[in-house]
Amino acid sequence: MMARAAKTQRRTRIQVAKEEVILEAALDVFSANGFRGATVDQIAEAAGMSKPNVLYYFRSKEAMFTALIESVMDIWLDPLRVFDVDKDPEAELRSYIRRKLEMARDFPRESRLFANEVIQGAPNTEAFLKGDLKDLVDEKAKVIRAWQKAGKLRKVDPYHLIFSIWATTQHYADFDVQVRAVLGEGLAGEGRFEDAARYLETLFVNGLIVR
Amino acid sequence: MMARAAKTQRRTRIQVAKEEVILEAALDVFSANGFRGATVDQIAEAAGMSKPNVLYYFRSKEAMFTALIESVMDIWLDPLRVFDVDKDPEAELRSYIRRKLEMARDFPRESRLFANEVIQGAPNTEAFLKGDLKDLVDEKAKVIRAWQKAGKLRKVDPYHLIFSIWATTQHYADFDVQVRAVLGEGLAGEGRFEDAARYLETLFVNGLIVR
DNA sequence: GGTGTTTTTGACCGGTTGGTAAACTTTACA
DNA sequence: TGTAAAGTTTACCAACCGGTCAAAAACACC
Repeated sequence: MMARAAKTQRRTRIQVAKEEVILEAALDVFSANGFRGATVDQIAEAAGMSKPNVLYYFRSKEAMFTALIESVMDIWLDPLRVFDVDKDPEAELRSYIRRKLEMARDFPRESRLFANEVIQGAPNTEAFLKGDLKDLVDEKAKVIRAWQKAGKLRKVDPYHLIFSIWATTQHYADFDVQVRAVLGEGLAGEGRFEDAARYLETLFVNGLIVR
Repeated sequence: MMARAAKTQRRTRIQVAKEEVILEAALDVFSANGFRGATVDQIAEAAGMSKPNVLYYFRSKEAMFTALIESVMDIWLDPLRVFDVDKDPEAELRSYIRRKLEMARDFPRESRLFANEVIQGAPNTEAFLKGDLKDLVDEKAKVIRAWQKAGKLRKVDPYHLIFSIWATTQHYADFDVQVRAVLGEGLAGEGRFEDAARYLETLFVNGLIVR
């Protein structure tokens, strides 16, 4: 008996597969309704199984949410990690913006899950924000300062610089409904990400790079 | 008997006062937990009265939410209305950024209420987004195009320009917890709004204004 | 102070929700 | 093929939630 998630090792193929199906369904439901708004029944239906079956693989609704948030936090940090002082700031800026926009396009549910969590006070994420995230941002702020010392970048606050890239790129995932509504049926096609990339690169390169 | 909200006119002083107290409490609770996450009991407790008493002034939980969203949408449009083609684009840009940042600082709950709503697909706000909001943005996009024709502004997509100002400024209300966590205890004091204003003005003016 | 109206509340209701118990079915493997 | 473990389901529960009701309390006006 008992193979659940509790047993840290040795997961059968069925476990691995079903857990993935459940998390996929849970991502759908949580990102669209928030933690409180999501029900285990909805997740079960989206996963194509019964509620007790879902709860056989995850102890509780919260366990699903925690598992999702943890995997999202990892993805979230990824693009920032590659920021490199040895490279050219203009190229780095452009590629960071592109990567973040691609993530907004390809993983909007993950972005919204995280946004929901942070807006509601980050009850499950505080440690991550003050820990890993802050550490990485502190580190990258030093990279930015090095570029500024070298005269390659305008002397602006590195933290707010990073915030502004997060904000502008994630906007296209989190506020997608608003973006579509304002652009209208015609312009809201997939081209909007290409337009956004072009605009944001212009804004940030002209706004920050010293030539 | 029966003086409720249904009776469109003639509201007593008590009604006006209590409705305000309730909406104030509801704003607290909704903005922190989303519609689904908020309970009427929580709102009642925050308002210092019993649940049936709250429901005496507002027919339903949804009625409170609708009332709030409507008043927020009005506030939301305000700063954009003043965008004026006759004025200097640099000054207009700076003052729009400042106003939006002041709103993020002074009305963060309103911003989060709206963000919650839009992230979750804007179930109660679609008409507003596709109607009043789109119309106003279309109009202001023309102003931006006029500045561009006059050679005062770099030729970038006006819609994405507006999105980027919304995103960067509202970020300080919606993602406040994250901003504070990353800036750390020392730097996260009220000065962060002043720093943000300085940074964003630099970014947008250098990024967009043709000199 | 009496009386009709407005406001407030405790008790309650039907529906939903997260989670459990226990029995049944399928799978892994000797 | 037998059997023990893993997986699945039906039935169920206690807590919670939005909302109602009727009666009590507070109030306005004479």
